[in-house]
Amino acid sequence: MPNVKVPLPVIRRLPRYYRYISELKNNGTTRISSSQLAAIMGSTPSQVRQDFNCFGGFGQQGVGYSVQLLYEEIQKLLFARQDLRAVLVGTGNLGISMANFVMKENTGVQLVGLFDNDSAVIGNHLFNMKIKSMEEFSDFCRREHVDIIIICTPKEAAQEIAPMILRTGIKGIWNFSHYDFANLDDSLIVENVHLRDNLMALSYRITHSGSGEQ
Amino acid sequence: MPNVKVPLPVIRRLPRYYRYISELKNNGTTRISSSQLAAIMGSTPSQVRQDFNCFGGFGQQGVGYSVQLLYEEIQKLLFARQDLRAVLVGTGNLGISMANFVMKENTGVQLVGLFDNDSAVIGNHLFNMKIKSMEEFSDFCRREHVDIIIICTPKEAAQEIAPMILRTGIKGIWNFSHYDFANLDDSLIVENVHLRDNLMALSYRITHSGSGEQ
DNA sequence: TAGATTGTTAATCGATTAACAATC
DNA sequence: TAGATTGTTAATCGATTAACAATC
Repeated sequence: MPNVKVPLPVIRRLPRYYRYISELKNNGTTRISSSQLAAIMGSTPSQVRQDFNCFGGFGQQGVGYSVQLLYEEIQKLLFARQDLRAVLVGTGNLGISMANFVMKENTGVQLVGLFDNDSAVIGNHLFNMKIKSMEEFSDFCRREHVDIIIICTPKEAAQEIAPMILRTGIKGIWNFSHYDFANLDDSLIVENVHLRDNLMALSYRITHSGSGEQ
Repeated sequence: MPNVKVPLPVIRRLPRYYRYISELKNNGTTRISSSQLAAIMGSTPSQVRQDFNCFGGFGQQGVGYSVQLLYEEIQKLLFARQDLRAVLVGTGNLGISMANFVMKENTGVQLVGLFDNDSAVIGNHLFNMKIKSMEEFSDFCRREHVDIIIICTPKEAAQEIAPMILRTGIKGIWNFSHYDFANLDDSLIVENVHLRDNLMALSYRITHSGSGEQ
C-alpha cells in the first residue's frame, strides 16, 4: 500500500496544489521554486517541500520543481482511478445542486445513480437518470460497484441509510447531513460538509472578531 | 473584546455542541457530564472541558453540566447577533441552492440581496427578491449594512468582486469559489467551502486507503 | 566554483489528552 | 464524609516552521 502515512492536512492541500499548478502550466511556466509556490498557496517554502516529500519529493536540488512533472505526479495521485462511481441520496434542492456539481466538475467521480424515499419524486428523471426508491439501493450499489455515496437527506433519513451502506461495497461517504457516520465502520471514509455549522462558525467569528484566524 | 483567544478548532466545534445539546434538551435530559458529552461528540472528556473553559466554564464541580444552561450559553455565543445580514452573488445552480439554504436554516443570518452579472437573469425574481446587477452592489451593501457576502460565482467573477468588497462594510465572506480571498484584507473573515477539493480529497483517501484518518 | 534550492533533520508551536487538586 | 466530576495545569502528540547539509 503506497503512502501509508500521509497526514490528512497534506491530502486536503493536494487539490489546491493541483489547481495552482494547472494554472501555472497553462500560463506556460515551466519551473517553480518552493518559495514561489508557497507565495501562491499562502504557506511557507518549508511546508511545500515537506508536503511533496510525503510522496517522495518531485524537485531537483539547486533547480526547483518542473511544473510539468509536478502536474503529472499530483494528477496521478488525485486521479489514481478515473472511474470512481457514486450514487446520490436525497434529490431535494441541495441534492440536485450537488448532482449537477459532480456531473459538471472534473473530479474523477462519476454519478451513476439517484435515490430518494419520497414516492412523489421516485420515477422522475433527472440528468437522464431515473430516481430510484431506497428498496433498490443495496442491490444497485453492489451490482454497479458503487464506491461513494453522497448524502443529501435530512438527519433522520441518513440514520436509516447508514446500516444499508454496510451491505454494499461503498468505501466513502460525502456527507451533507447532520447524521454522524464516523462511528459506523472503521474502514469507511467520511468527508463531512456541514454547511450550517460552517456558516455559524463564520457568524461567530464576525460577531466576536478579534478571536481566531482563518 | 470578549474571548479574544478562542482557538479556531473550538469555534468550529461550537455549532456541533449546540446541535447535540439542543437534542438533549428536547429529550428532556437535564444534566450531562463531560464524559457523556464526549461520547456523543466523538471526542474526549478533557476536550469538552477545555472547550467550555474557553468561555469561562459552564459546569459545576462534582455534578456536571446543566443542559439548559449549556444550551443558553452556547446559544448566546452563536447567536450573539440575530440580525447578521448577507448578500449572495452568483445565482447559478449552486447560488440558488445556497440562497434557499440560508433562508430555510436557522443560522442567525438573514439574506437581504441577490446579485449576478448575467443580464439574462438580472431583474428576475427569486425568493421575493429582485436579482440586481453588480453596478448596484457597493451602494446596496453600504446602505443595507450588509455583514456577509456569499460567493457562488466562478473564480474570475470572484476576482472582480474582491476589490468591491473592500468599499463596503462587509465583514465576512462565505466563499464557494476557487478565488483566494485570504490575502485581501486582514480584517476580513473568510470561510471557504471548496466542494471540488473536498470531493477530490475523499477520492484520494478512498483510492489510497490505509492513509490518514477522518 | 559559486549560487541556488532541494531533501531532511531539528526546533517550535498549538491542539489534544492526561493528571490531579478543588469542590460540589 | 465519600464519590463524582469539574477546572486547570502538565504532558503528549502532531503539524508547521526553521535550519542546514546535500547537490544540481
